[in-house]
Amino acid sequence: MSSQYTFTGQFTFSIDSKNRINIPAPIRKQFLNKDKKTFVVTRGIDRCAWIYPMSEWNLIQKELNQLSSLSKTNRIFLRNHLRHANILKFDSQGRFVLPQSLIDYSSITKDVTIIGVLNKIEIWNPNLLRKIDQSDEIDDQSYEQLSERVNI
Amino acid sequence: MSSQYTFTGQFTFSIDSKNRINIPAPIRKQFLNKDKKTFVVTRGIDRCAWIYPMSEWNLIQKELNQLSSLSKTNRIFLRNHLRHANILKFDSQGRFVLPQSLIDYSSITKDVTIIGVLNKIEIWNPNLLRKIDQSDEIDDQSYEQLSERVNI
DNA sequence: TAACATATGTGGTTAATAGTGGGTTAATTT
DNA sequence: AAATTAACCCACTATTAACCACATATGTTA
Repeated sequence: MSSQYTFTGQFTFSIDSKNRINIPAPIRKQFLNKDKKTFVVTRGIDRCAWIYPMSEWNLIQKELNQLSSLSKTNRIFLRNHLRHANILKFDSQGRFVLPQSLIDYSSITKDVTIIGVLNKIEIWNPNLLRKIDQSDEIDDQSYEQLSERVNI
Repeated sequence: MSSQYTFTGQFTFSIDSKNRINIPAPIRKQFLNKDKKTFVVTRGIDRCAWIYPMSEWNLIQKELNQLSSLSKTNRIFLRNHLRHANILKFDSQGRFVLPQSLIDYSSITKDVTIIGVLNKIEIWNPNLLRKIDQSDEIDDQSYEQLSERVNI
């Protein structure tokens, strides 16, 4: 089964003294009832935090279940991906508290940029995102490769 | 039948003078009634202790039953996996005492890091986990291979 | 356009929960 | 019988989550 979410947009909010972050209303509204405001925050592959609505995360878990822990690569991969995953809910105001470990990992201080990326939401330090934006240009060759798989 | 548990997250607690370890509340809450707070602690493949809820352990036993003891590898694997397995329960506060043999095996002294890894829970010496974290980086090639099997 | 109503982002307070320490009694073991 | 271990209970403190409050922004209606 494929993704039921298509998050888009960019928003810049602040994180408060209790490490709470507001989920932008346009994104919050997209959450399906079945997910009951529940989601998983975890490490992104870049220096940001990834948020998956619960049902999306369940799809990922199903795939991870296929991997046997007898293989070393699998063990490391599973460990490092799952141990940073936190199951959370947003409160009645639409906020959630970002775990300290992810604040550190993403170098977040006062402001955060929240962007929708299809089936997940990314939480960034605005400065880092800006920097990546400039340095991580996709070269033409990679675009060529992508074009064979994605029809935009 | 596949796993009914999907543990995640990382927690650092201390082991007390009676060798008791607290199971983190988010993990404890996931235990199904049918397991009646019962689980199996055994040696992990790495230098840590593995915890399986009772029903999960039963599934594993079923798989282990498939392995013929005519094979030497199987014999060794079965022996080492089963002889260190202890059936335990956590008390009304959600704690259990970690057997001395596993404390030694995992080099646990004062603090322990507890991480959820899908169908099992791992108990680590924080320093050892940190070390593994740095040395056991997954190389790009392995990521490529994984990408063919797991779609994140 | 002005007035009103609603929604949204942000801040703080209170009540519940979680982690930790220790003590007492019952059950095993030596 | 003594010693050790396990189960059970109580208690303190810090953290967390639920709750309330408010100002700004947004949208709607007169």
